[in-house]
Amino acid sequence: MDVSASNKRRSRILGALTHLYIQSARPVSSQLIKEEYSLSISTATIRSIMAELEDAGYIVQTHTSSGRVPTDRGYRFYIDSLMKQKGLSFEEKQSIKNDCCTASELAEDTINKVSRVLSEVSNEVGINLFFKFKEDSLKCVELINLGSGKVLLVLVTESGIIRNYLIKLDEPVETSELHRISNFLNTHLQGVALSEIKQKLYGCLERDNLSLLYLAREACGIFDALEVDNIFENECQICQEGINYILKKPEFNDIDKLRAILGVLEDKQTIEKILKSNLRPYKKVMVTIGKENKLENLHNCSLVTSKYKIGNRVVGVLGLLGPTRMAYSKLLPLVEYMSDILSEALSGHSLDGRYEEGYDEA
Amino acid sequence: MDVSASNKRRSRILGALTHLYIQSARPVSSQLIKEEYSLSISTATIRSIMAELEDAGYIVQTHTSSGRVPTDRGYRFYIDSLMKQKGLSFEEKQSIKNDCCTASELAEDTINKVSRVLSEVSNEVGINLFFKFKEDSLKCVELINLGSGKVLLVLVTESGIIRNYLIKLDEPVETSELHRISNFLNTHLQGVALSEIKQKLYGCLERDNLSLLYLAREACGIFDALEVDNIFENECQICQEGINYILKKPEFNDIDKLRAILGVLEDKQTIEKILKSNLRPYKKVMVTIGKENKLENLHNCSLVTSKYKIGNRVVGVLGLLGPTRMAYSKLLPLVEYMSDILSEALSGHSLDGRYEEGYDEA
DNA sequence: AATTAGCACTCTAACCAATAGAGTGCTAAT
DNA sequence: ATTAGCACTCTATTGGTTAGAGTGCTAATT
Repeated sequence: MDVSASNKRRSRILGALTHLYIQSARPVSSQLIKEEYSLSISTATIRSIMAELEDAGYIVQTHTSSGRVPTDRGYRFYIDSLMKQKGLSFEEKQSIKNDCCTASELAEDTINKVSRVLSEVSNEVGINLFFKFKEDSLKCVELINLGSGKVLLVLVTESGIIRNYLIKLDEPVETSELHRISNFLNTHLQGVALSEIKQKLYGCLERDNLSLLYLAREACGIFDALEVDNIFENECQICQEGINYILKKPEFNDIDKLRAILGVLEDKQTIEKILKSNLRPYKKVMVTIGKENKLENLHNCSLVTSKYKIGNRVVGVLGLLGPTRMAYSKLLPLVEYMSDILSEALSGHSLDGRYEEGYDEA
Repeated sequence: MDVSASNKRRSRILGALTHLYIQSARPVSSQLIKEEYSLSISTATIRSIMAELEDAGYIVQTHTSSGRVPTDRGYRFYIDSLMKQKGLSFEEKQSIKNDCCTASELAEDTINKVSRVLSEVSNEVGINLFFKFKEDSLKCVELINLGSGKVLLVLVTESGIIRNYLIKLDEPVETSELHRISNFLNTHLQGVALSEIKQKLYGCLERDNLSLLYLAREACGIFDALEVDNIFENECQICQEGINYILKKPEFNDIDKLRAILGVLEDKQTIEKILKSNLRPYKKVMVTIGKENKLENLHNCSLVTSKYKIGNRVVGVLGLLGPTRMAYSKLLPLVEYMSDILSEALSGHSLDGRYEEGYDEA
């Protein structure tokens, strides 16, 4: 829609209509637009504009003589060109931040907490995909002897993600032996990217002096057993909160539509896929409307996502999933803010303290 | 219902009716009972027996001239006195066990996996409450120096539950210092019940020789900061799997009933409460039918639970939540079997190896 | 005394018709 | 270009009708 003089009024009508429909969930009539927006033009004029908008594919009628409802295309134009984002007030931000910061210090818990708060504040379903180890590097490793050949490998990354692995050996080991291996691993692997640990380790095996050779072998064996590359490439955490909000939306009174969306939400793999596809593009905040979603089950839904980071590495996406009739003007800024909160919090968790300043209020 | 000669036939009719209703989800007519069970009595006789059963409160009509449906009381009698449990075949058991054992070695993951398998096999919603630290005792403790005054406390229990806590100190500490504290803690606390750690620690503080006093102080500080008793009393893990199965049940075509149950499932606290109340009673497997549930939102639902153990300590309950019309005869043995699997698996995880024998197929 | 055949009765579910009301599109006048 | 006015369309609700499923009751049968 180009923005000529006469199109300005069309835009105004489309904006009003979209806004009213988002509020009321019912087809919008020319009458209602006139009343709510105190327009000085008549309903007949509004109707003829609506007819134009319909021809252009921005709105449709649910039946021949009904009011109009925005199409996906209508929402798209509304979001990209018409809508004014309604940012959060200082108080709201403060309150959200407080709610989020009651979480423990562990990254995993923070992720969960932020997802829940996002869902509660928005009254939509909150979803979140976090790549725990994406491009992270090793901070330190510790081997703890549990007896009977069982060893606990504790692994801490630079970003403060902690992971435990239980290793079963064929024979019991000496604690002192484990300490030596720990030391060896820490000396050689500190700061190494997780994806390169194995390579580096094999490097040591060739290069280093003989007295440590057996240690390196042990270590390689341990990391081999963990299939380290694979885990670090793929391990992610998925949250999904607020199904109850969906139940209250009038669009999901239709049980088939309800089944469609709940079917998606029940399947973590699908959620992972969807969010993953929003991880790559250069844009931080993304909106996918109705049929823009590849998944047919989401053709009645919209997705608003925003990426978050640790330091300057994108490590996840969070967002909201709901009916296409979504309060975009509020929710876009909200989702973005929540991703910022999470970036802050996670970077704050960073154990090297780089991003520590300014989080005293926690 | 006493089991006199004439009541035997009443029982048979009630059993048949219940079974048929569970299968078909539709009110059962005298005709259907006669056909399906090839009874030699006439439909008129069956009807008069049904009238008696209705007087006694075991079945009801949905309307004046409809077939009958079991009441909660009817189900109760069916389960307690009529139904024959249909145990799993050897192949089914084997297949389930295989599915469950693909989980990692960590207890938390096993809990999740078993819940998911239970839900998939039953086509009902699986729920699970696991008290991680119930009456557990300490296996070992390790303090890992992360620099900048940050210390990672890794805590391993006798049952193999592993927990990480991040501690922030005001000032950096020496690694050697942490090792001394670790050693001190391990020496004094190994095998001590988690709930008694604090007490024991304060004991040491008074009794021990002066040279270690400052260590004990440090340790107390650390455990104080963790509010150890509280965490260990209450920390539990809740799973909930299979909402999609509920969507397919005809009883939940009624959107209000659907909302009622989904509302419950969305709220982890409520699930915790419900399952917790099934943790105490002496019975292992429990069935709660319809209005027997305290929660009004579950008045159309039944809950089948079974407790599981680590060694001989009850540590959790798992079960199924679905419509009162549930395939009890299959699901009771299934739920019990899954709790046994979980007990086995968790006891297998037990790091002292007491229950290790016989799990080679994992 | 228990069982059963037969039949009247009741309720549901599906279908149709009628109506009020909301909202439109079109046309002719401004 | 705008608008008043009006005919038209579609929905949603109501009431009526009918077929069918299933019962309860009664009188006959074993």
